[in-house]
Amino acid sequence: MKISELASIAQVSVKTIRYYEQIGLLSPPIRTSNGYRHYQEKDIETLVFIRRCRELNIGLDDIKRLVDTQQDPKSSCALVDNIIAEQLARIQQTQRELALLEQSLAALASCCKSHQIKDCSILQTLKSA
Amino acid sequence: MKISELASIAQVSVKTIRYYEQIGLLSPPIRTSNGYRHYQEKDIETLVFIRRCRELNIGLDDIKRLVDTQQDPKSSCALVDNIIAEQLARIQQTQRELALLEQSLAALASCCKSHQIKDCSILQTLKSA
DNA sequence: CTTAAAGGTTACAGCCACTGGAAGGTCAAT
DNA sequence: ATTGACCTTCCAGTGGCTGTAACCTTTAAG
Repeated sequence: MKISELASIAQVSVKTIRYYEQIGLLSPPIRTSNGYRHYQEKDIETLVFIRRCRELNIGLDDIKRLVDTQQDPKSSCALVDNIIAEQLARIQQTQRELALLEQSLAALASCCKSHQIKDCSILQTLKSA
Repeated sequence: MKISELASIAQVSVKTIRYYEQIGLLSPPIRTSNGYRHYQEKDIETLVFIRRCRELNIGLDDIKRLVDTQQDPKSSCALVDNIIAEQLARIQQTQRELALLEQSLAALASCCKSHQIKDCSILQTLKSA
């Protein structure tokens, strides 16, 4: 199949597919006589796998490790476990940070009663907190 | 004061100060005869203000608007209110997205009982979920 | 007086994961 | 013959810095 077919089936943009090839995440497909990329059925599977990992916010380098791991049936699950666990930890850490941010912003947002910049309590707080 | 003094007082890196000047967020300071940047006391205030905004994850373009607003005492608080409210909304939206991500990752992380890649339930799930 | 360290300057490249656009080749239908 | 959709490559831009190189100035020590 051609690149746009793969793109629409796997729900990934054409640009992104070429980018993944460029950085070595997808192996280069064979080319037809006119130079067009020609993909196989299994490329759908790989690309959907990558898309799901991206939806979980996993970085492309980690995804590359996961894809490589899948190629080698003898390797252990430890790497996979680690990547998922670390990603979970990162997400949780970010959540904690965002909760603090939210508190600060909410406190700021509710405190401005003035209509003139010189009395704006938001700006006052940001200047001298 | 010199750039490194400003940097250590305002808790912003020297690189970042020069970058802020480059993008027009900080106005260019006067130069001493040797070409070194020479900063005033008020630059500390501005830079701390910017740093606090960044800690609230506010984008540099919005920060620029806030800084400009401060220069003009006649302008109203509406812009400030808007920027803070929008930032709060963005943070809350991100929090909702991360909560979903966390659920997905937690579900994945707890389901792998195997030690061989070919049976790894994490990879199975990611391939065919 | 020389020298070395510490700090200043500019300019360019890299990070992440794409995305946009230009300039051109190919294919199917009209 | 031409239109329009699709393909190709390559280069640049996004945000908010950070790293590095190459060079100049100031300051302290030997």
